[in-house]
Amino acid sequence: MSSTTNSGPSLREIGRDAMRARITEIALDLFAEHGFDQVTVDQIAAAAGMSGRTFHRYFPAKEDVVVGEPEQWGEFVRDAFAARPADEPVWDSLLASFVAFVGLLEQNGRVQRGKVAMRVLVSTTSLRARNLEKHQLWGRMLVPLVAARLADDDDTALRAEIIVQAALACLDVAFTTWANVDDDTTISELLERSFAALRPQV
Amino acid sequence: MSSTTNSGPSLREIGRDAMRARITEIALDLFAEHGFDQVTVDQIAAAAGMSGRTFHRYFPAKEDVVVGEPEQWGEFVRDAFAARPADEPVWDSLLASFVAFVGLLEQNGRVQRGKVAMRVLVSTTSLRARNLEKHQLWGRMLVPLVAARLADDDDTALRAEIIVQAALACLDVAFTTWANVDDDTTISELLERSFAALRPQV
DNA sequence: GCCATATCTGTCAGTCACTGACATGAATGG
DNA sequence: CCATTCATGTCAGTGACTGACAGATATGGC
Repeated sequence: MSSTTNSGPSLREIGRDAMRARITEIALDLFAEHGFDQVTVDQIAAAAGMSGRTFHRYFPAKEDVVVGEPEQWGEFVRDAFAARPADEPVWDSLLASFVAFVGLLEQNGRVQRGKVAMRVLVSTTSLRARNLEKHQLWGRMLVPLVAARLADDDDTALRAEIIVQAALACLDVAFTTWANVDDDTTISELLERSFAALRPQV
Repeated sequence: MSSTTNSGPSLREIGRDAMRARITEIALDLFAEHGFDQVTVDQIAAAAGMSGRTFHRYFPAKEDVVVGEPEQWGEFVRDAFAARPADEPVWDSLLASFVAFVGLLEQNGRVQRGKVAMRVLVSTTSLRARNLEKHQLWGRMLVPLVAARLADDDDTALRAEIIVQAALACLDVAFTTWANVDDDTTISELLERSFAALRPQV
């Protein structure tokens, strides 16, 4: 294992990620054309030249092809929030964290395909549901940090929960609106306008 | 069909509702004891003295036993909102509508069992997801009414969406908190405190 | 080059949620 | 008493997933 360099992701990790990306690309095309529910896992697998069983070795659930890996990005958002100055209003910190997250997506060139993915996502009930689970996960990761920033009155826990959920709702609305619009409006711009609708209080 | 009185729900509707209630009761006990995922539809059906096929004639999906019928209650909330005075701040109108909804639940005596249901709900991923779909449905029903109440600037649509989503997040947090607490705190009280956390702006 | 090991993959069988089609039996209405 | 309607059971089938097994492939040490 000391052949090239022992840094970061192993050789196999890279191959695995490449395979996941390939499957995602193929599956997304099928979903966009026929609809998520009309495409079976076996069809995706066949189009990718593998068995259905192997598909499930890369994606535990069919939905995960569209939703991605919430854990990984959730950690990024959490870290981005933690890196914000402690005296900044939490609402601004949350906005900044989400904007950084969106920037990461754009940097990865996922935006083009992301819009296709988002359109599939918002038009399919089971996908919306799975995506909202992701929000819950992010919520659990963010609430403790937000609570630590709030004034310590008797309702800190509840207020932190509400603020995070409201922020996640803004994120969701921003992405959904962006997916449904044809012009070049930026996600970041929609995010800022969404946060502005609730800003004066936090 | 003109036998008794031709009013409201037909004879068969009543029987159907009773059957649904019976299944719900039995299923909830099983879920509370073994966990939602560990109980199969056939087990519920057997405990209720019917075949699995018949269970699905009363509940299209296993999750619906816990989540209930969002459509029906969504209409109630929408109507409650519509009945509010037009010059009341939307945030207060939304709170009042949700409080009325909670009152309806309490009146139906669903609260005792509702707490059991809620605890099952918040502890099961697939149920949380299905419940969040309900929120989306309610959102689609409320957004037009809220938008009509807002000042007509260029961001009305987005703002209405955000406000409704934020209100639904408050509802969710209130219910979740209520389910996880052992004392006698009222849902209405938690609802008011949740709304208060975001009030100053809407 | 050769062998031991780990990894990837396909196949097969099985579970579970859900659905359509058909048959039966009970209740309803004239 | 008969015809219709409705609830239900049975059966077969689909589709997402999972575990177990076996063959292929690759990797690392020698």
